[in-house]
Amino acid sequence: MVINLAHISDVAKLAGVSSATVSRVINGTAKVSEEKVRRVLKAIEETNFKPNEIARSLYKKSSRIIGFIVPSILNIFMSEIGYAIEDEAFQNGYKMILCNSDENSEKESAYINMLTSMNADGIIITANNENLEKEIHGCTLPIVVLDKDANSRYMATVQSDNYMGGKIAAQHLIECGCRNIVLMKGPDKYLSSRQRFCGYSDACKKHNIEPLFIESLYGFKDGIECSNKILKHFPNVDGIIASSDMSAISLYKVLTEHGKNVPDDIMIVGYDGLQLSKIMTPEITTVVQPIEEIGRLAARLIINRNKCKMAECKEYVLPVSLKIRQTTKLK
Amino acid sequence: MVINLAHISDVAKLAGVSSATVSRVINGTAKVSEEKVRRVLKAIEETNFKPNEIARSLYKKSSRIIGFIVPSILNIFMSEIGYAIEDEAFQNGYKMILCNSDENSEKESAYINMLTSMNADGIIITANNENLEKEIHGCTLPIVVLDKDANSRYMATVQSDNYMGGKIAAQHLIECGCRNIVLMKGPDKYLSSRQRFCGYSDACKKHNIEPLFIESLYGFKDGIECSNKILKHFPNVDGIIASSDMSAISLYKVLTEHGKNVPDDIMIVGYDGLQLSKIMTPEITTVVQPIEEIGRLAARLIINRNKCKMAECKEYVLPVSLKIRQTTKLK
DNA sequence: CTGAAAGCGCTTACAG
DNA sequence: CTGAAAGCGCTTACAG
Repeated sequence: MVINLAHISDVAKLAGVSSATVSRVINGTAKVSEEKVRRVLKAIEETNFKPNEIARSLYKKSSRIIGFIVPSILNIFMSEIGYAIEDEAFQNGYKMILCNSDENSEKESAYINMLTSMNADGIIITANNENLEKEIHGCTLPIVVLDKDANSRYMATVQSDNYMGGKIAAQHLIECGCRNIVLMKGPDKYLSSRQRFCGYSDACKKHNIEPLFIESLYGFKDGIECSNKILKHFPNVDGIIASSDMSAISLYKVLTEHGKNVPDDIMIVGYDGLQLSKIMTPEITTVVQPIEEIGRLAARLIINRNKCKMAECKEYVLPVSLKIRQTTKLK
Repeated sequence: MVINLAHISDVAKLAGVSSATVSRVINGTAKVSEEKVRRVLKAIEETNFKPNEIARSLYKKSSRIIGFIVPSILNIFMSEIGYAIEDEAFQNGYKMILCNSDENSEKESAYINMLTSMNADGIIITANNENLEKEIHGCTLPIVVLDKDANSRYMATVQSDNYMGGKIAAQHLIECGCRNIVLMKGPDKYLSSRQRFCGYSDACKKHNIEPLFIESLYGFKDGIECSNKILKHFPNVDGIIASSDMSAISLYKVLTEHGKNVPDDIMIVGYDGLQLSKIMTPEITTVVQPIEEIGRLAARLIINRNKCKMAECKEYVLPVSLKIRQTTKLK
């Protein structure tokens, strides 16, 4: 059992070279004679030397850390994104610090400062609050923002095609034969909500259907409230586009409690494409966001930030698709 | 917009004191005259100085990082634990690095090394693989293990009362009137599975009921397989204890597909008490683990590791409870 | 109470 | 190709 950790100087001594040479061998930053490489490698092996990442970070001003700031990791969509970030990070020798903001902008700021103090290499953030720009003010780290308008303070934004998502969801319900379609519309302050609404609205108009909606947040509880409102305000509803897969689950619960059959009486299209959506009974027809790609891309942007210099905020929009399952069917 | 980060020496210069004094003021590690405290505080404010955590870590050999190593963060049980760890960590000025092992012991080892290199303060780990002890060999960080037998290499183990969990689940089904109860039993190599089985078994014997079981892992897909096996091998089954809430969801899907009504034909008791369990339709009766407490306790053990010296591995067992909902009822 | 100095464990100009 | 030395930005014995 190894207790005393070896330092680079221990390796150097054992190999009969300087610490600089050991460092060069480890990092491949300069040519070292074959003979010395061999001796160094052997010494590393014998001493079980592991470079101290903190010391390296101090000099390099990079800790190979990516901060992922989310309102709540209990949101499954976020945890699937986090999964992708972690994997992409790990493959590149980076690690991810998971920062739960609880929708609290003080906590968000605290995390931004914390990550800055740690020489993190970048921040991936999804934030619902409007103060984000203020919080970011003065932050010197590259920031990749999910689901937001571009802003010169961000390095990039990543999102999926929300306009198309709203559109294909509506088209599908129309093709199934629905004529009274209601959208669970996210808050107007979110770019994604507005875009989905536009796509939904355009599809409806094309078929002379009046766009109907009730505003709702993305979580389960808000979904329950919104579902009740929909039934109250639109008694003839025959198709509903949920704001998320979670709210589709809320919707199903409320409809069932009201004795409605899904999909016979009312059809449901979820949104996100969580793994959960196909696990439910009935399995949820849903608009699939390329969750894994979103996470990987965001991580890659930070990891490769130096390779491609860019002055302005790049916007990335990834395609969505529709997965037809059991909550919709041809009438 | 602040671009150039201030260093402790900038603050010192501005306040007309030494860096040492600034450090003392920030950390409260020694008495400093009121007058100087005032000047330092003012200088910190003016320069917008934020201490570099990496430099501090290097000297202190602690980066206030807790590593949380899990098979998969897509497992909702794990993400709820992670949520609690993150919160407890944040409140104490620590951060959490989320490490997804993908059940891959090489990745696990890589993360253990990475955390060691980063002067992390401890590791919280849930691992299903039997190599854990080998991987940990030589790791000098305090390790808190979830759901495992105690071992002198660990600082502590934390788990909930699995024996009692199995017992109250069985008792409840018996009280509801079930007589052909099947346990979806986790793999024998897991301590938690064995304990739950004992509890289940004891409850059955007390009522002269034969303990029946099929082995299954905790995930959704394994749950589907296991559910099919149960129906095949035990056609008279009238009550099933799932290995997790996820597998209860699998179970419900399979039973529904076979035209069985829950709870009229077959009752289900889930396990874990995920938030998801009450969101499902029907809402799942389940054995509730104190998930938040498990996470917080594990984090606290690491954060306070110095305050209480201990030579041997402490075992913590937290109580479980039963939440009765819609998948069980009095016959 | 306070400062100069050493040290945390690496990396990299610099000089050879 | 290689080493001595400086430096990354803090903290803390040490001496006063």
